[in-house]
Amino acid sequence: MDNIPQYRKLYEILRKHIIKGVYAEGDLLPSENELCAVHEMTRPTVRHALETLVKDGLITKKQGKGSIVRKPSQNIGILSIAGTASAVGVRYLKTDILQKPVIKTWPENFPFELSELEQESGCIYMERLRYVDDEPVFYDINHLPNIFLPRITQRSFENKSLFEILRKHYQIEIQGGEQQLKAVKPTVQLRQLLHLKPGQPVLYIERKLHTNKPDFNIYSTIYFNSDKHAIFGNF
Amino acid sequence: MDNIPQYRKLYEILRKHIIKGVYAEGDLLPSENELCAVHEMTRPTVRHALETLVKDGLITKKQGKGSIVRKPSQNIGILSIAGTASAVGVRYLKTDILQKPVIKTWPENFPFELSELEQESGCIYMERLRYVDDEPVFYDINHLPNIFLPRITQRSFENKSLFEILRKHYQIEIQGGEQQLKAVKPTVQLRQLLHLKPGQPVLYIERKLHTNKPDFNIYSTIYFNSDKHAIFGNF
DNA sequence: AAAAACAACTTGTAAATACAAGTTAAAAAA
DNA sequence: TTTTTTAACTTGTATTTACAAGTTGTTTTT
Repeated sequence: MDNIPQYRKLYEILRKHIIKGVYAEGDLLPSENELCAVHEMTRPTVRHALETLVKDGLITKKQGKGSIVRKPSQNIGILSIAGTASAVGVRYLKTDILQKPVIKTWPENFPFELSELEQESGCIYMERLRYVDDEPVFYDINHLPNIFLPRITQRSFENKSLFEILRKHYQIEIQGGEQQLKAVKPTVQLRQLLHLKPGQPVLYIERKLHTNKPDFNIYSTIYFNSDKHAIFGNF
Repeated sequence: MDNIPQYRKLYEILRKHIIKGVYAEGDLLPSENELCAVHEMTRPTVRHALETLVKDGLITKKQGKGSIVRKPSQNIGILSIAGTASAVGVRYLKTDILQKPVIKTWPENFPFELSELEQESGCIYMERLRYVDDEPVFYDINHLPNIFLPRITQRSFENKSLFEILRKHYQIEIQGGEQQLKAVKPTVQLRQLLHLKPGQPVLYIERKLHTNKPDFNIYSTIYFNSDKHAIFGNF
């Protein structure tokens, strides 16, 4: 029944509490020993949970002091964006599906190397345009291998997170990835899509996301309007 | 004498081996139990070392199989903690010091919040221009607090990694950080500095690096010519 | 009153141990 | 020969225990 490891459960609990605001920014989490007592687990297990929170940038730890809550900015998928004008979190996030998921063959000159299984399975293609405060900021093109995904082309993606659907309906979880970033001059189409001002460049991101399923990687090309927002990251 | 924790030593050994080419890409590292035997430490310690390698993107692990070597990319890896010199390979990387380290007061409207100690200590300022294959790609402006750094203004930084000097001479190690990325239109000065083609935008990065010393953070503003190279990162 | 020492916290590192779960190849059965 | 089972690996999770080291507030000493 309980397939989820204990450290993961504690991680989810603390994560939820931090995001929901149980702790304010700068607050100390309960000490490791307290967490041990409350959740009935040993310190290494508790520490494992805290380490994953550190990796997510949700807390920092300080020897002799404790675990300090860090409230990151709201993120889109794995990337985080932060407003440059106001340091506050992103308010409205809307998603338009420009191309509903369709089954295709992999494009020629695909920038990433594919495994044999991925190559044979063909790919699912979709395009999205994402808004912050009713302004388009994100245009992304996604390729996923056509395995483990029954009926995905019939699903509604409107205003839903792709990652959320993959996790909830297909038990696919992102575990990491690699990405390349560049600054590029937008095409005319892009300029219209993202409502770009004349001369405004865009951030170009190419990413490969690794999942818990072998031979199932998500490939995304992202164009980001960094006029009013920035890509934010912890490491 | 032994101030360095064991897991860290093993990490350094394996990291060096991977980078120097003892293992080819895709090779398996010795199993955790083998590493235990060879280096005379227990599995939790070995696993701690391997976890840090995973975090650096140098290996991936697979249950039942082993630790797979992942060779960092040839691109410039400033998204990872590793300094730029080590990621690109010192051969193709040259550094010009445009502004030798000088003691200044912190600028007005500094984009990051400073601790009291940092504020009081004043800052050390330097500018560098970094070349790959004799082409300028990187212009960076650095602010460090003026603590823990005796005689730094007398040091030669020519063709040396800032991080290496901080580590070797001052025992300061980068432990993480946060950054913001944008695509921006370059100023005339920048266009000349980075030999930019007309219309070529630049990648703008603002970063705060946390170190092992409390109240000692490195603040950098980076302009990156992404025409021929890209910023690369694992997560 | 100010400084030093101490005690009671906190997280960091490390050992020894156990079992679960995924992978692989050899051995056994069909 | 082909398929199935098994055994021997691998990493993943978890407990228990111990001491080191940084932080903070209290107590003692000066």
